[in-house]
Amino acid sequence: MANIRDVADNAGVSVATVSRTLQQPERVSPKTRNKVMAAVQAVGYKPNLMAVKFRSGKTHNLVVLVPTVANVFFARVISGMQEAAAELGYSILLANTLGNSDIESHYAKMVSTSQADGLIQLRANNPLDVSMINDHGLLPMVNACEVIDNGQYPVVSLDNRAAARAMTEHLIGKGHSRIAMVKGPDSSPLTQERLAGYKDALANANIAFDEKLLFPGDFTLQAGYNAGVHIAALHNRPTAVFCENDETAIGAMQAFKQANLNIPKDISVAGFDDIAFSAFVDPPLTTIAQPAEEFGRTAVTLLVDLLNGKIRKAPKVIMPFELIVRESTGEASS
Amino acid sequence: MANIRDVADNAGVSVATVSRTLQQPERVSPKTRNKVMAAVQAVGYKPNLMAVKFRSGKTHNLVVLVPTVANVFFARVISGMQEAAAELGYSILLANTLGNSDIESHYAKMVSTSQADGLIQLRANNPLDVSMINDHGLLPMVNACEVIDNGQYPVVSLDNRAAARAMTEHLIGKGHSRIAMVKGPDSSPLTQERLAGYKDALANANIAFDEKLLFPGDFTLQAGYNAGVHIAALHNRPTAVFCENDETAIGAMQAFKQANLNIPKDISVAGFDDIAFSAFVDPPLTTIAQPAEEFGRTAVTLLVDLLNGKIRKAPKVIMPFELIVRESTGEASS
DNA sequence: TTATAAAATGAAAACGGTTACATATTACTA
DNA sequence: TAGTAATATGTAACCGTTTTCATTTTATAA
Repeated sequence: MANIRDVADNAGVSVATVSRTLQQPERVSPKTRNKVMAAVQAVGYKPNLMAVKFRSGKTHNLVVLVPTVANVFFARVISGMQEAAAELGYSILLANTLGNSDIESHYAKMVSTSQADGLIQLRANNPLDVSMINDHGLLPMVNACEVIDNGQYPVVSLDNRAAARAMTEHLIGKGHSRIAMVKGPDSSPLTQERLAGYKDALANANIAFDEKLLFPGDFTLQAGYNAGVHIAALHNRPTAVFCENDETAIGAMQAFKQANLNIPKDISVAGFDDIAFSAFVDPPLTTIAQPAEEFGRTAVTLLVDLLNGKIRKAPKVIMPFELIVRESTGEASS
Repeated sequence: MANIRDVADNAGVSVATVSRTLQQPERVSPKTRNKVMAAVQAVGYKPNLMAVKFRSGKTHNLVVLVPTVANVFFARVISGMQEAAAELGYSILLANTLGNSDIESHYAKMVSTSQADGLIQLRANNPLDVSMINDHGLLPMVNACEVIDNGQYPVVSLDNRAAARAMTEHLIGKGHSRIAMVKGPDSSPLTQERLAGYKDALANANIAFDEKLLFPGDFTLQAGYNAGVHIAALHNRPTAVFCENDETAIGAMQAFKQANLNIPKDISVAGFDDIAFSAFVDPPLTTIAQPAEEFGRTAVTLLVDLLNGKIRKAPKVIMPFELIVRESTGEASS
């Protein structure tokens, strides 16, 4: 593989000139520039980017920690990230952590071992131990979506509380008062916020909160199905179910159908995320849409600003949401 | 950030000894080993892996090109890859290409620019131009899933033809003779193979192939829905539809329901891939299961073998499939 | 035309490791 | 105990760039 010295020899200039031609063309005379470019072609030169990144100390790599890329919402966020990163000259190193802390720390360490400049995590828990802390006492990191907001790191998130409140109010507006909620994992701050929004709406409408209408979940189809089976069998069955994400809602719908409940006549079902499948289930799912791609774009932009020292205090960006009313929610039956 | 020289000073040894302690501990006396390890702790040393990889010429990174990580099947493949890579001491750099050839070549170039050792592509088209060809005239690459099999590169794939044939025979066995097929993009070899398998089964059962029963698609929910709308309105409606993937099948099911067709009484629907949603749609979808994680594991293993020169001729690994019969397919009505 | 400033280029020192080779130490054998 | 082999360590070159600093060339002004 040809290296920069081969180019220099071929062009009859010094390696420094070659480097400059490639990095800051304006600092080199047009004549030599042409010579060098021709030499690059002639010898088939590809800079060894490992050497470049090593020498310059800037990798222009960003590690993104995702619990699971299979989650359609995350996939959209990642698309947005990749777009923004490309524009800014960065590469995204995507880590599908599967919640495995070994994988997490393996990829997170890429920052402390100079393989990447910064880190974005699309999850709540901080996977980084103290030994990875950088010079400033903080890692160049941005939290997106699920957030532990200790004010240390920039975050980009949704107002989950307001969104959950909006959905709950939509259901209350349809005459529902016994509204079940299928939660996400209790450890997720996201779940806490959505639960709070749900309670806000109930309180505002003078509906007593009933602990028994809360069902555990973990954002999977199966968890939704399990909750649905429980709910369908309930003595005093709720007339609506608000699931903390669409997968859960779709799982629950399946259980209701198997119990011969009509949606939304017998029971209304609402989700959260507006994944592609939601418009194609029967009936189409009422849900909350998040600007997923914009999430990603914003997270990358924030991180790059952070790396360039353009950010003083850790900012918090709140993205807007949208209530998408489809046919899975209707007037309360009883 | 402390470097290897700081460690050497702190331990009172040479940098070579530090390097050896870290790379080949057995080549260093236990006494110095302890000294060095203590010094590493003391100064908080993290090797600059960019320097290591640059110097050693081995990055231990593998680039994986995926059309879209949002595809649930791909997501499973990726999980398998990550597992195998971790075991073998490699990192996966995941590139969500979205079919964008700029993104593709951006990440593919990581190999020719010494940022990664090898490449796995989960798609058909070869995104690499000649300028990226390496010393041996070939790139260290493995093709997985969708494959242009020109014998140059190792491939790991499914016997799509046999699988499609098996599914079609399942439908024929239920008494269907007018079986529609919703295809993937014609450019995909995968589509060609599945179509061939479908034809094989028809021919074997002496059913005439009818071009009019072929519908275009692109593996999306929307495409399936569109095809479904067409099929439902057909004068001489087929009694079964075989979709080339599950998303398409689920989209088609939605269209059939809106046309008040009962599945499977009025029309049977079959998919391909066995994504998680397939078990949770109404009715649960008959489909072909692929060992997705195993795909990924195998692809990584092959690539690492290739990198280590353990492979002479490009091998072709065919993974087994499984026909999953659920409730979306039944006896032919008419 | 000459003095001076500006622009272009080159020489060589980093960057942080690995590793071939030389040297010093230890262990073994006779 | 001397001689030799094996083991442990150090010295310094090297990987392919970037970048500082010195030097040369070109442009500008007087």
